[in-house]
Amino acid sequence: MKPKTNQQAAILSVLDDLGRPVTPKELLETASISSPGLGLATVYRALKRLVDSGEVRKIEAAGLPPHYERERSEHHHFFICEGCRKMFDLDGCCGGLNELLPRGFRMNSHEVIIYGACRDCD
Amino acid sequence: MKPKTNQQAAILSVLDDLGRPVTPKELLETASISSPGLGLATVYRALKRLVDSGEVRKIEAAGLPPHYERERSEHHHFFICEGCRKMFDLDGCCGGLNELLPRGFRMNSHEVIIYGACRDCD
DNA sequence: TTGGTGATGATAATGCATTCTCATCATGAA
DNA sequence: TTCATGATGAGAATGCATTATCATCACCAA
Repeated sequence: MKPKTNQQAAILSVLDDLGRPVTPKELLETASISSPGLGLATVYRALKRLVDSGEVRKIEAAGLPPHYERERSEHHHFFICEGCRKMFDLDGCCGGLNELLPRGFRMNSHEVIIYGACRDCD
Repeated sequence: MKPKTNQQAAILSVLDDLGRPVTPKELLETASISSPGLGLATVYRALKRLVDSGEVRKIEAAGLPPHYERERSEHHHFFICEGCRKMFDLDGCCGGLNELLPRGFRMNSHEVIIYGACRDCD
């Protein structure tokens, strides 16, 4: 879905440029550089549009406010730096999840989050 | 830490009996059976005590309100039923997490959540 | 019994992410 | 240019989990 306004374009562009999940507030601050006066409500409205159309994904992790990132085709997981509280993408997946399921339980999807220190904070 | 009142004992007992992570509301409803008139504030106060003393753990997962369960010695993860929205413990862990880490990143801990249907909902 | 101390229950208050309201602004059709 | 439609920005309103407030209650020591 094409962005309809400069604001929407700025928001989408920041999501692409940062290349990691970001908070609406972070999105507002960064997109405000190229779109001065941008409002938080507009960020949320744009995110809603993008999530509804499948272009953006909302990620919720314990202890952090919700983050949003461009939807990716490749299955992946997340890393949360306990220093700077930033969230990063991790490529690939872990194995052996099916063995964890009790009898009679069916798996639809799964989420893996690794906590630690990123390169800059280590 | 020993429970100081009947209410605290009832709350702890429900955490033991249900044997899975529960919400404060669920805790209130169930503990109210053996402790009529129990208030939500008391549930939160008891949970705070128990979390601070390391006897209870708070679990936050995407799309669900926070859950609480007795702390266990064994490393384990969680299953969330998309039918009844209940949370279950999964014994064991998955492998290959270290391979997911980018260079320069250090892992402190991790969390795995499997979504699907439980025995009753499948 | 009588206090005193801490726990309880009801409810108000808080903090937060998110959505709503509404006046204003931008854009494209007539 | 004029109008209609939809998008925006500021801030109020909402929903929710959680915490604070405060009057009352339970229990133990003097």
